Amino acid sequence: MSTNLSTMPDFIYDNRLYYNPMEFALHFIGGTWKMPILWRLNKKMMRYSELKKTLPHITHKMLSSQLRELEGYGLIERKAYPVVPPKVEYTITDKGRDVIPVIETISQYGYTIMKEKGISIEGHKAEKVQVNKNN
Amino acid sequence: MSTNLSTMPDFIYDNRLYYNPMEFALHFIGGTWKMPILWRLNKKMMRYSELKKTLPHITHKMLSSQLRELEGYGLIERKAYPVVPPKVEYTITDKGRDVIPVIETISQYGYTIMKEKGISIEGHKAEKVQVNKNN
DNA sequence: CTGAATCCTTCACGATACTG
DNA sequence: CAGTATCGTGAAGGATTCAG
Repeated sequence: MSTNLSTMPDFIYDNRLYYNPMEFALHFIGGTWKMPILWRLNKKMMRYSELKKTLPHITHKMLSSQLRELEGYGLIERKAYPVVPPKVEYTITDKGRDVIPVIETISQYGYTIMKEKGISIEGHKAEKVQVNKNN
Repeated sequence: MSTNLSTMPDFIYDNRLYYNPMEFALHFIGGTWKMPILWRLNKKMMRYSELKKTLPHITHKMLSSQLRELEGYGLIERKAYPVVPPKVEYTITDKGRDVIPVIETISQYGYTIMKEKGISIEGHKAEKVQVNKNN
């Protein structure tokens, strides 16, 4: 990449000022929930309730709003079946798949510093691990 | 990596609950300023005022507090010279260099979606570019 | 030149209740 | 089952002032 971040001009998109591409990227995929959602949809199409189940801590409101935003950005697709009770399926799009490398890189770094700080995730037993700060 | 994000247990570090490695990583390098600062210090050691100059929009308070946090995480080092007026130099550490791949990946994705949305950065002339939403 | 402290605004996110 | 609306809270970040 030849563009130099140090001399990067600001730019305005949709009435909001950005200082650099990183900030711009994180506007679309940042926050607590967007990447975890994309990660799951990258594995398979999922229904609303299914997503809710695999994101134990997300609230109803957040899941709903985050899905709506991701759909607006063209990162996921929503297919609603006109049945009762309602059935809605979410899938990742090609544009959505572009963020998978970002997720993988950040996750990997996350694992790195977790190891540094002595946080271990033993297999898949979903225990809550308590770790103290000292590093 | 064999660990499955879908079944990842929560963990607590320094009295704060995290749901996954991504969230953990972004606790240390997230926010508006930490990655831009690390990116600059990766190129060369810089003084406080120098950093301030190349980060046109950061406020005095933010630069100060972000430097202190990064130092606390061991991502940068602070060398103060007992002269008057004060002279302080900041350098990136080996731990700090670990986040460079993250910065590069996110930046690259940022450039990708900027292009998608028709935002062009022509060379290094620091003009403010105005772009409307329609994509 | 470098840095700390105070006050204030904005916004992400959670809790809860209501709907077809 | 899927979704919206309202209200409240905390944290991030900006403006400003004081200081060695």
